[in-house]
Amino acid sequence: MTIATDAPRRTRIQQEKRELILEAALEVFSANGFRGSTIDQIAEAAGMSKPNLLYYFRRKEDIHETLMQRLLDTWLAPLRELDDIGDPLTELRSYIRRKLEMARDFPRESRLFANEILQGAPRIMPLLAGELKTLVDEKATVIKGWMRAGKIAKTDPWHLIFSIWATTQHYADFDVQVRAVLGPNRGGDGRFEDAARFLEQLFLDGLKPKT
Amino acid sequence: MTIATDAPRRTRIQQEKRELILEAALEVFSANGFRGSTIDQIAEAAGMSKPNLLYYFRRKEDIHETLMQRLLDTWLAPLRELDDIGDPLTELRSYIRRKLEMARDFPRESRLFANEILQGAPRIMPLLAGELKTLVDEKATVIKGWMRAGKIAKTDPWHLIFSIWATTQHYADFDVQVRAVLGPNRGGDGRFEDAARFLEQLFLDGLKPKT
DNA sequence: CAAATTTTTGACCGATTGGACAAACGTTAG
DNA sequence: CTAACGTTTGTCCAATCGGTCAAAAATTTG
Repeated sequence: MTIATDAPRRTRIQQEKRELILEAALEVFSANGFRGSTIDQIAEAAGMSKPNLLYYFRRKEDIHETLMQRLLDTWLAPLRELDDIGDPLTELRSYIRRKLEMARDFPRESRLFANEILQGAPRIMPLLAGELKTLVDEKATVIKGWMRAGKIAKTDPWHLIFSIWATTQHYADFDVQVRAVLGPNRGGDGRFEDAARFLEQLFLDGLKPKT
Repeated sequence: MTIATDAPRRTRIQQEKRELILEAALEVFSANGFRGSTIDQIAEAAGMSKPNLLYYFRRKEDIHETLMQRLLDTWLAPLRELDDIGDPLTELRSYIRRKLEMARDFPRESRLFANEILQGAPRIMPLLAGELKTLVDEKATVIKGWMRAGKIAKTDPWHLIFSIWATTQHYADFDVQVRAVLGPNRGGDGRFEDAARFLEQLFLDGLKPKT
């Protein structure tokens, strides 16, 4: 009897195999997009036959859906941690740093997400307009409080969050371009530290010269 | 006899039909990616039959290639215009504004490019490491001069350019997310003006409060 | 051991896809 | 008119794809 339900998982073997498949699917989906990936590719990456994979996930879309659901939690964790306690500028600085670390450590997840949004977010639109919007609105209120208190410059909190997302995820999503432009010397492992230094300065002080 | 060569185009009809196909292909490719798009979709969007389309472009990849070649020129035009004459801060401000206008007016081109980079830039890697790197290096030198002259704050010119790309293209590539988060009220046509205001402030002054 | 259950796979199917081809259609020049 | 040339399309094909199925293999249970 087939299983592959969502809520209750059975044996330990099934847990492990499903995990193996999701890991392989993340690799394949993030590199080729949903439509550009085949079940055969994922099965091969997971070291099993296609029918065997389909024993654990009945449809290709189920794999993608499971992946996206898990992803969103991980992905928004840094923003959730943005808290009202502590110094606002420090708070924002650590948020930027944590987001950049995620781009460095989880580039596949970032690309999977980028792929989905680029295609118009057909599968997660409700989550964007629901859960995501709620969270961002909430944090925007926090940031607005900081502005009113004179702790940071007055500006648009939503676009501030967008700009943090954009600048940090850029180093995962456009990684090949970044490395190609920086060249073999500066495009090595140090590029994330350089980016961290630059972004900190940008977000704190901008470009105007210190008189 | 078929035509569809690259260099010499023949009749005026062929010019027009090829243009029609490229326009349709831009629409389809930017929405679905290369592998996610079918020749039939493009043919239908161009109002012709599939064999007729294949009379003008022999292979699906030829359409994509032609599109990418044209794209890069348009895409890099704003950076090319970044010039040493005039006030540095003004120069950078207009560059940011022009890039944001391109995200607003040519979102399909932006997404086509993003799609290509996300997939590892299999078709334009040489251009990135060649033409693009050369141009960026050249402009980085210009910016470095401004920094040495004390006209703008000292920072990393390459990552500065990356951050401008990232923040502006975000409004084209992640448009659905931006609109979903901003909601029906603030996600309307005004979002680009809001973004322009925010980005100008960010890049010039950063987030530190004016004492 | 043997029966029941879970896991794995080879073979297969219908749908979609990129592309080929020849025949039909339209247009122009003599 | 007609021959030549450019354009369009219906039909077809081989490859690939997502997914099914029944039977084999492995594992668990008694």
